[in-house]
Amino acid sequence: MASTHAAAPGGDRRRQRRAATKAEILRIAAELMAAEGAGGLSLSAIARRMGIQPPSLYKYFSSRNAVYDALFAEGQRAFSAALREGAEGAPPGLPALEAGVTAGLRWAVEHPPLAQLLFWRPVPGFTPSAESYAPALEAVGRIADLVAGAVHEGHLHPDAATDEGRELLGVLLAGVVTQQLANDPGTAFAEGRFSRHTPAVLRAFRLHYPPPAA
Amino acid sequence: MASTHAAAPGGDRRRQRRAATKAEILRIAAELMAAEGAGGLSLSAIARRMGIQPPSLYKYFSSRNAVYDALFAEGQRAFSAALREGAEGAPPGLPALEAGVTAGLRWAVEHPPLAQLLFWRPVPGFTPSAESYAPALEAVGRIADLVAGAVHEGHLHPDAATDEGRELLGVLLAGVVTQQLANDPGTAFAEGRFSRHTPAVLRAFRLHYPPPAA
DNA sequence: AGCTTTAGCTATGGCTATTAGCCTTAGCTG
DNA sequence: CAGCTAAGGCTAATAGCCATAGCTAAAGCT
Repeated sequence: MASTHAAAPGGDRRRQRRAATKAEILRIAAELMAAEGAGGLSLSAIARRMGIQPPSLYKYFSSRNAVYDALFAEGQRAFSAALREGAEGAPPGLPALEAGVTAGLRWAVEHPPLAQLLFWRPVPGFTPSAESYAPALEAVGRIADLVAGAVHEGHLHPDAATDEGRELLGVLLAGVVTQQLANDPGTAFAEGRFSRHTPAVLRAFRLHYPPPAA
Repeated sequence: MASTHAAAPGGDRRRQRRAATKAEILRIAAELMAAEGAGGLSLSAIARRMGIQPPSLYKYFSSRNAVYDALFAEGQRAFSAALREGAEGAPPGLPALEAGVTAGLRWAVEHPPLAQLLFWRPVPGFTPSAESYAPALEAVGRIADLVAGAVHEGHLHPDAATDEGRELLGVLLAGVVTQQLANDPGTAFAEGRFSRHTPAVLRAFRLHYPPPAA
């Protein structure tokens, strides 16, 4: 038994419990957003679900926007992870780019409330904090790296690795997510009226930046 | 003088005044949305601006969502008109398609709050009514016609006029609007970090559906 | 065992949308 | 032109929201 508390310097039990509660709040928040839309999050509703009074939530998050901020950060991390994991399983170059991007899109379609938070500006008073935005830059950098990799492998024209190329790819990704979430929500990635065209979208990008004549 | 009321059967003056007030409400609503984001519309704020009490607004709109609905309808009509007017000035076929689409995108970027209402789902409890949605279908049909025209002129592969082609084009348009409004708002269409790539986006679509070898 | 911190509570304030009901007057109609 | 109708404003009130202040009990660290 003594072994169970071996690695804890100060305030371990409390810290753990606190982290668990925060996680529960975010989990419920995401559920409510799924039902009401990203902008429809209500602290009162979260509290009701948890069986506590609304002001008690302020022990964990300093405001409603702080909850949004935490969700934004979580979403960015998950999106970035999806990109990475998708790309890892594929050969370097274009396959890695396409696998990563596809995995990212799949994640977005499967997590509508978080994706709305990342891709849209659905909450009036809320803009992500600098810390929460950091993973967003990481995701952007990751995509840039994948594009650069495809160019390096000779799979895409070098222009793909310019601002134009990266921004164009961003437009394509945002387009798939936006159309799918706004006009055909609740459908799985593979069947989604828009997300199912992900391969066609990638093909368009490829055709726009064909590899230099070998 | 008699001529001024000639063509009015019943309640003309009142009807006119009422219409003007409704229009003023919508105009102010759009202004407020521009400042706060589409989801941040407040009837109280509208009333304050007009110098009346909030409940008085209910004489003109039955609810906050009814205001959104009217704005949605107005936006769809304006977007559809932009498409039409853009296409009219260009030769039929691909030029008309690209001119129409470009004009539509320009309109969207220049009218952020209405565009958000059309392309995203930024308001929790609101879904457009059937009547307000009708012009949306008209806009979709208009784009479909333009695509069909370009195919008919031999400027695009017939596959462009399939569901995939139309949906792909929708993805591209939504992508430009989404990225521009979410990540570089307030910049003009020509300079927008994403909207300036509209020609590249259209080129990608063209390359994806090259005309049959003549 | 004692003390500190945590995590809950209630009460309160100020905002919101919405409903009900009143009242004045603009302006239509006989 | 006189009278009536209804349009368009108002106040009051309900129910919900976020947020702050301050209290209390117990959890758990030392």
